[in-house]
Amino acid sequence: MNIAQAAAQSGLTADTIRFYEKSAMLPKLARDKRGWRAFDAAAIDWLMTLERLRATGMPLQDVRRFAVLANSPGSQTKTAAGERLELLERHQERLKQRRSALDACEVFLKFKIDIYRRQVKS
Amino acid sequence: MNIAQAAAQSGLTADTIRFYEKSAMLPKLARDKRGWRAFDAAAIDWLMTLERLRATGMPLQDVRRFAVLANSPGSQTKTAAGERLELLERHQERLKQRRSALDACEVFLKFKIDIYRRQVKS
DNA sequence: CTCTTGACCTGGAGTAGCTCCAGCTTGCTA
DNA sequence: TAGCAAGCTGGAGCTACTCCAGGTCAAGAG
Repeated sequence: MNIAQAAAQSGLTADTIRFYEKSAMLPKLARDKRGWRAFDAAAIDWLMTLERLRATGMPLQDVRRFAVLANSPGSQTKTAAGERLELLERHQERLKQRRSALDACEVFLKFKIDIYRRQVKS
Repeated sequence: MNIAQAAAQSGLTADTIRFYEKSAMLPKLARDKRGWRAFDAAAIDWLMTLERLRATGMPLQDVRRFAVLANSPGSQTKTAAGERLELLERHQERLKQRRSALDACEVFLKFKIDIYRRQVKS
């Protein structure tokens, strides 16, 4: 699978994927005879994980740490699992805050949109 | 009210408020005898609006346009109200997408956290 | 009445996280 | 065997802040 397909599958752009590779957030990617990146199912899965974490605001630094923990020897030890757990729990907290920001904004928007609709119609 | 209090009230930082002023996103602020920015209730209210829009991902460009429409003569005309309505409706759509990104990530996190918890405990 | 303090000021450099682009390579098709 | 499409790299550019140095000034301490 080439980078365009990987992008389509993961929801990231090709540029972002290249940037993530440079930033040590992807496991070593295979290359085909042309020198193009070759993505297998596991790579796509990982990209989708990154997309979910980033789309919901996990800082790159944390994502990178998570990546290093997941793609290194010793990733199966309890300490590694413990640290990954911590990163994800911290992110869960972030989601909670984001959700309440969305809620607050939604109330605000409904209120304002109602006002403007009336102004436009009258 | 000084900038520190305005920051505390709005949830923005003093630096961000100064940056927003430079970027033409605030109505003209009064200054006290020392040359410090003086925030009245309306200014605080406006900052809170900006915070809500930005925290939920409205691009600065849109926020700026919204600000210009709100703080110019002619802000009460139907065309101005129509354009503001459009900006807010577009943002409402953005919220919807953000919410589903949060939902998807939450499912993912619950799943992964469960796995890691078991690994750490065993 | 001077001195110190602390909160603010400005202009500008630095950072995060992409995004775009120029110029190059390569397998495939005609 | 020439042309095209899709990818490659290194590097510049962009958005939205964030941090900092060096300066001003009202007010309280002494």
